[in-house]
Amino acid sequence: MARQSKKLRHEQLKSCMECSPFVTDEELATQFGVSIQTIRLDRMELGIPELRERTRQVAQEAHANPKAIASQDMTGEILDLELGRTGISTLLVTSDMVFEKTHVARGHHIFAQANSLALAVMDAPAAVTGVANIKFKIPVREGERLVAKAEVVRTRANKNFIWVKTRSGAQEVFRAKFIMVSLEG
Amino acid sequence: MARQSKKLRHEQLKSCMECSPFVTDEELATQFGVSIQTIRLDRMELGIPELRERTRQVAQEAHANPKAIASQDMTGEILDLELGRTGISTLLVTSDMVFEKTHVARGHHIFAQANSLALAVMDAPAAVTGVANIKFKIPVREGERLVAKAEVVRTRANKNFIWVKTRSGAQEVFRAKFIMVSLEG
DNA sequence: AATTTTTTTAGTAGCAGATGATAAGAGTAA
DNA sequence: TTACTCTTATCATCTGCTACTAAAAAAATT
Repeated sequence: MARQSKKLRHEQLKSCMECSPFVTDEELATQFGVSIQTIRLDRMELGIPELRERTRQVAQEAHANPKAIASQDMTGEILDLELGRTGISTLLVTSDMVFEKTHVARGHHIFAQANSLALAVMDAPAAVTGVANIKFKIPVREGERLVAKAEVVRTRANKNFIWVKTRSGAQEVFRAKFIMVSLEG
Repeated sequence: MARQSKKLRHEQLKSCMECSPFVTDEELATQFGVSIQTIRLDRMELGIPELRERTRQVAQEAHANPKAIASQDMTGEILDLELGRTGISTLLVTSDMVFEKTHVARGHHIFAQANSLALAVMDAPAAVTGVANIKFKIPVREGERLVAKAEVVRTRANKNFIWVKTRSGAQEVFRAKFIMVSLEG
């Protein structure tokens, strides 16, 4: 009985921490009908830090990247890069990138990954996107990991023609043709 | 001397709290070259809560609306909308939308405004972007207010052909042609 | 049933980062 | 000098813990 109820309590404790991390040991104790010491032991076993530390972590994180995705210069993570030639980046589609109703990814995130990869590939200190032809082939959903491949197909004066193809698994979900213009001095 | 330096300290204290709220009274004391008690008095006078309370507030807020701006289904603010025909939205280019180095707006924000307006204009419960042809005509900078106008130019089966033109003042900075596909049932 | 093991409870000492109150110096201005 | 503001010092107290020891209670094993 105790064993089962302990496991159960641990499960509940973990999920409880995720949704409402601002609870004292005392409150948890009364909530679960056990003593404070038991809660402390549980936290030890599960590696859950104390209330103040939990709060601090949430606050720190929120403070570190106040606008989440929006404020980074790069969307996605670059895996491979050959300046002026090719590049590969990945992006995990998280819950904040999808429409609430349909759980389909908002197009601009996929665009952002491709566009920022194209920018990274360009061998120029500063650049802007001039023209893009893009095609969303298949709707992308939460949890999918997107892999974008960029390839510079032509370079002319300060213009770069770049192709980006984005896959989710084996499926091609998106492709884009960019003309990027480098800004010099 | 004391009076001036007190006012000054109060000013600095307030601005200090805004940018880095995770500082103890002790750290503040050494930083300002005064005693802890003075810092406490200052906080009292200025109505600044203690470290733990400050941290809690930041965490609470972050927890209440987890992804703020990034998770909204709409980018920009709709001023006018005629379903299935036209729509207008505005977007103020803020510091978190621009590249750190150049202060030029990242393309996907402009795209996002246009794309979400195009979605809004469509007279369909759910839709995805199929194809887009887009052109960034002039780089946009921080502080500019963008006005996007969308127009449905053709409707065929479950496809909508939508033009979006974005201006900053009198200048056209961006235009896009979208083919949106409505998802039914 | 007796024994071993696991789980839970209790209690003490101590810490960080405060509050609140009270008293005492320091600086300046009339 | 006196009056005044500003600053510092000191002490008791609080919350929500950690770290540790000890023991009671429950469950599992023999």
